[in-house]
Amino acid sequence: MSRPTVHDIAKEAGVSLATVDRVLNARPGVREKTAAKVQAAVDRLGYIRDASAANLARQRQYKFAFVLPEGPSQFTDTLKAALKETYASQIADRVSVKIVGVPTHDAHAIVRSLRSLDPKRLDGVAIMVPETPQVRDAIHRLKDEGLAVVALASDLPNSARDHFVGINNIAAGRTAGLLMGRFIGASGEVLVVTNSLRSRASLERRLGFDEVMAGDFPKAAVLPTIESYDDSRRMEEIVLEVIMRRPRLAGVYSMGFGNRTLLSALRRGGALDDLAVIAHEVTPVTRQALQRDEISAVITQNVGHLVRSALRVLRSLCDAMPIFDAQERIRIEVVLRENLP
Amino acid sequence: MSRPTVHDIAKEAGVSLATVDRVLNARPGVREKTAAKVQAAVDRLGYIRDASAANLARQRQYKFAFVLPEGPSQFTDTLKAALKETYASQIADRVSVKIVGVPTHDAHAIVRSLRSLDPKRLDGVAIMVPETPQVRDAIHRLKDEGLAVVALASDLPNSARDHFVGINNIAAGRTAGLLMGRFIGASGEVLVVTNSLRSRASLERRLGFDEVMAGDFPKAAVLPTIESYDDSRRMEEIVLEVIMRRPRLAGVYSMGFGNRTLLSALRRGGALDDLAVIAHEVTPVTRQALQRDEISAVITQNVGHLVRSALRVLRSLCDAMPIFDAQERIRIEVVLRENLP
DNA sequence: TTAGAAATGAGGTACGCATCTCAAAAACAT
DNA sequence: ATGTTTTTGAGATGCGTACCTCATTTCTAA
Repeated sequence: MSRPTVHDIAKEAGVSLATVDRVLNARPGVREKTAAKVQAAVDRLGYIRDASAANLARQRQYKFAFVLPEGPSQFTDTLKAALKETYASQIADRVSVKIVGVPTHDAHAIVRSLRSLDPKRLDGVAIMVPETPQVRDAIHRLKDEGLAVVALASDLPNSARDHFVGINNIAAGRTAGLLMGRFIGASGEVLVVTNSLRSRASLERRLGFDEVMAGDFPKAAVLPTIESYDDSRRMEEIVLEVIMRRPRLAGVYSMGFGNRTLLSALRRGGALDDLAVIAHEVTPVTRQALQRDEISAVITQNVGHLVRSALRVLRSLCDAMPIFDAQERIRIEVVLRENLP
Repeated sequence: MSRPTVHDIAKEAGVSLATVDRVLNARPGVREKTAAKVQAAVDRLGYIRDASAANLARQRQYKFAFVLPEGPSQFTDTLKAALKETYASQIADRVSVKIVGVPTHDAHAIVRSLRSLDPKRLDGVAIMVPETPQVRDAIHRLKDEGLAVVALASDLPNSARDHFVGINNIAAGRTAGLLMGRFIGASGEVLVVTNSLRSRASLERRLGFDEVMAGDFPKAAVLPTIESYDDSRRMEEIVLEVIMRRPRLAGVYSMGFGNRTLLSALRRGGALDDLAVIAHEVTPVTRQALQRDEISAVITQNVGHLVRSALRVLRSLCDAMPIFDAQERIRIEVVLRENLP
């Protein structure tokens, strides 16, 4: 026999279809004893609800919004691309996604965008913004209105968000640290650069990086973090100065964006051949640098997984279904010249 | 307006539902001009087939068999586990999978198993066995009977298989080589061990490994491959001897299975602290060794992806649908202590 | 011009489930 | 026993698509 249907369950349990339906969909008005009979029949026949048929009949439309930083970030670009790609696939079945762009550095505009979301026209939101008290408030309001809220890529741990979808940045930093230590032969100086340590991701990566460098490679010295604040001139100057002044410099760890500037500064400093450079995220820039042996390794997360996981989690939250953490754990990927995807 | 349906397409194109259906499902008996009208309407309205409804109506049951080596291999175990897990998920919607175990080293039994598959009760097969002329013949027969055939994990390039699902083992070997060179500081001797170089995977990995070691790290010396032939005593003896005789030994690359034996030999030889060990596949043994810093890195492929990709490809083949190579490319993952999944 | 072939239309049924209504039965309280 | 409430049954309808039949129209070739 092929897969049992609700009809088979009804027959097996000796009740009507309506009762089976009431039990399966947790509708009221069924005695406990009857519900148990139905449940027993379900177990006995190994009934599994046909998701296709259920979705079809239910006519459910999940309406989600993705709040993403706008502006020329390659990470966000690939994320949007992944979102659009997923949109056409099975996983995005019966979901509609609206992308809301917010200016990266304008805290007020971010909050305004979050406020402008209409909870009545939405079932859930995925948010990728820096955490501020105002953002926390806005998220609280969204939750109060009954929306599902997940933090994407960058966690908002002190907010009311239901879930975080992204990598553990401390572990990502630790991975970078381990690779760095091994690549530089456990000694020498390591420069760490980022846009800004105010971002949680950078802070956590630095933390994990330092843990491993201090614990496993005590002979190596990690220099204080250079923050570029999106100012490429500034970045270039400082990097060149470090190259000049630090003959023992053995590695560079780039925790955030701005790899193009970093690389051009290193190139100009003529230091690329001897340095172990580790960066984050596979983008056109880092990809090319890997191929040219200018970057030794890139730590990355699979953006496609990120998006699909966010959608799955949002749906589960909307349906009050359990979330399979094992499936939703985003891997920290290590990409070298030879395993570029 | 919500998602357009076939009815909307019919109205928009000014044709009947039957014609729309004929076009959408590539049934014969439609003039090119009419088909173009329908296609235009599809494009204009952005029609996307409702997968739920289609699956429901189609009532298609894909019957697949997975031919896998049996016996105590941790790789096969995790693969089977992934298969069962996937089986309960959406991707395995409307597919039934039979697992056929074959003895790893008995070429005759393998062919017998392949012959025993009933093509009438099957739509496709995923095969993970070593390539022999008899296997090629058996696959040819399966193809003649109209089955979809994919090679799983280990390719059968000279057979009639439709597709290969797995990693590029040359690239995997190259990745291992790059890591090894960086870890050992570009000089020293490197031992390479495997079960048997008769397996295509081992050969290809060795090839890639040597390419990179020779090209990027000319000062390092790669020793000839040790084949254990599943004989752990033999493996242990040889490894111990190498450790004794080769004071410049800096790294060990394990291309296949038998990591447990290798590790215990290395442990006994007291050489683990100074060696860079690179192995393949995340298993309980390699996982523990990573955590203990006995293995520096593991090259692996995500078995879950492998299984899901195989299922998707088999389905596409059955429906004569195109295969999205980009999606089906299995990544070569690098796993260190800090990014263990 | 006409027979024959090809293309198209109209409509039905089925898939498995969700959801609703209304009637009937059972359980309960008085 | 009666009336009231709760539980259950029977049935209908629809979701969007696949697939089938048969009648009708349009095209093609002689």
